[in-house]
Amino acid sequence: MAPLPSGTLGTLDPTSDRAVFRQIADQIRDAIAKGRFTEGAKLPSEAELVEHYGVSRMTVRNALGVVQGEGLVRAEHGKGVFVRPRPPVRRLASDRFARRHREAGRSAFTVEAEAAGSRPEVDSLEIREERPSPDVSARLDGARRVLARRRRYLLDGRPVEFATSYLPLDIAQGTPITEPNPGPGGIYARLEESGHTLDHFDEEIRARMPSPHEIKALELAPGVPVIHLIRTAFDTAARPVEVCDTVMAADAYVLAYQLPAH
Amino acid sequence: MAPLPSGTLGTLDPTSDRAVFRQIADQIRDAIAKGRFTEGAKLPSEAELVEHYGVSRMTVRNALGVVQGEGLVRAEHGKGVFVRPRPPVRRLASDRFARRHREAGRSAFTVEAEAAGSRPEVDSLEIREERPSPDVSARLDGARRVLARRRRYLLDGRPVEFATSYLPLDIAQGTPITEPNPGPGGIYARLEESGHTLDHFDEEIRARMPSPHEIKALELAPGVPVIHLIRTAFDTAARPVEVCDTVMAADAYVLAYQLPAH
DNA sequence: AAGTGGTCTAGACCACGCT
DNA sequence: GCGTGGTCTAGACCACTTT
Repeated sequence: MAPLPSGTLGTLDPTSDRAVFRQIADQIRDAIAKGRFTEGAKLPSEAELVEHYGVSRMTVRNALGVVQGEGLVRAEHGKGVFVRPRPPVRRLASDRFARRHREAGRSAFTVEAEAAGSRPEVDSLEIREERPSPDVSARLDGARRVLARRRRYLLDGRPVEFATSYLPLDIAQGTPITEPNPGPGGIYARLEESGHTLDHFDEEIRARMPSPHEIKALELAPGVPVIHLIRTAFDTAARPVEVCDTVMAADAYVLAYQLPAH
Repeated sequence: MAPLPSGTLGTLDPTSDRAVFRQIADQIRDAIAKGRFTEGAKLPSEAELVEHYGVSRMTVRNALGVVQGEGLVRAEHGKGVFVRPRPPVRRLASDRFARRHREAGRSAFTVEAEAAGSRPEVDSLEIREERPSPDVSARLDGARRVLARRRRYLLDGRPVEFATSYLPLDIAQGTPITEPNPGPGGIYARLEESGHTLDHFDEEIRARMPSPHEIKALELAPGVPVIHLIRTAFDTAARPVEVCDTVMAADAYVLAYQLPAH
């Protein structure tokens, strides 16, 4: 086996208190940060690292597990370990729900993604009546029956977000909101047509590691957190008319907000 | 060694395609979700799990590594593996920079934390002049010299956030902003006194896994992401007068915003 | 001293991807 | 077929915590 190109990775310090697998992880992290391995580049194989450092394979795998958990590299079975490319980022602007952005027949997601040069897709996963969870019910002034609209958003074939909208049944019933395609301007346009002129939205943002289900649905790599956003829409009568629960792949999003200073 | 209390953990399915360590991780996750292990409770020791499942210790450790990486449990050397308690959460409201909240002599962080029944502390880490990074410079209209104020915030002794404010040197120089304690109402009050009445703030939010340095500074447990917030303050002349770069322990924060619907 | 997790070794067999 | 990573075993020694 050929030795590694000199200089890409260093040697171990046997006098250090730091565990060997952490030293190796440090060196891999450092080499990526310094650009000695570029985006998409293949790291030395486990066997090469075993030879280079003179340690057992489990120690090398332990080190790779660390940098993989940090989201720096991705292992591909049978191929190798590769430096993770940074995916394209979707920016959510603070005026994204402004009325002027409701274009005829096309969702905000579609318009914005195409403007950014991406190929958007939306899966309508499910539309049905439900009893809301206590949290959703509380946000909807104690509603006991809601319409739930579940959907998933993809950019260039990659799932980036899934969302569930909950609407009080008395508001949604008998409107196009119960249809998979609610028509031009989306459900917010339909809410305003049925007399619920929108006043403002409250958004709550959390970040955490994904559940196994979320990892699967968003095809998340190890080391990628999710952003959990809960939005409540209020009409001009201060009634909450929709709760939207959204889980986003954190590496695909930047959220932008504007706050008044008054 | 006594057998485990029956029913807390199940048995392996040898016909399953799912790897043994993943099956074990699934059962531990499930047991926590179902409340069979409550917050702070000690999981069975590695040796007990080895006996219960009839697998090697490395397989058990692999499984524990999975749930540890998800932030569900924390290992304490010499003591055991424990279900992680949920830390108290700090809620950042959308009106947190309103002028009326600038209390005499006390920072917004201090006021709010005490109201929530926590014990707040602020470390002033460093105040100095710097050449800004290209990103900070761009946000400050190309400023070439800035004052950097670095500080760290703790709640009940736990570090939850560290932040660096950058201000154009021509604005900060000769004001109390260069002092560790800038006085009542903080640097925003001082900016307004020196003629830069604040108009609005832009905030950008990202979430990602922490760097080793961030893990250390925030004493983060495995499986806890960080929220990275970059705020730019604008005065009424539309000049950017401050950039604040903040890294928060994601398990300690909920961010709240209000968006207009107009 | 006994029990716990932390690290490491030296193997083994398997599944996947490429040539 | 061969090289890759994925899983698993059966040990070993160490450091930390409690008794």
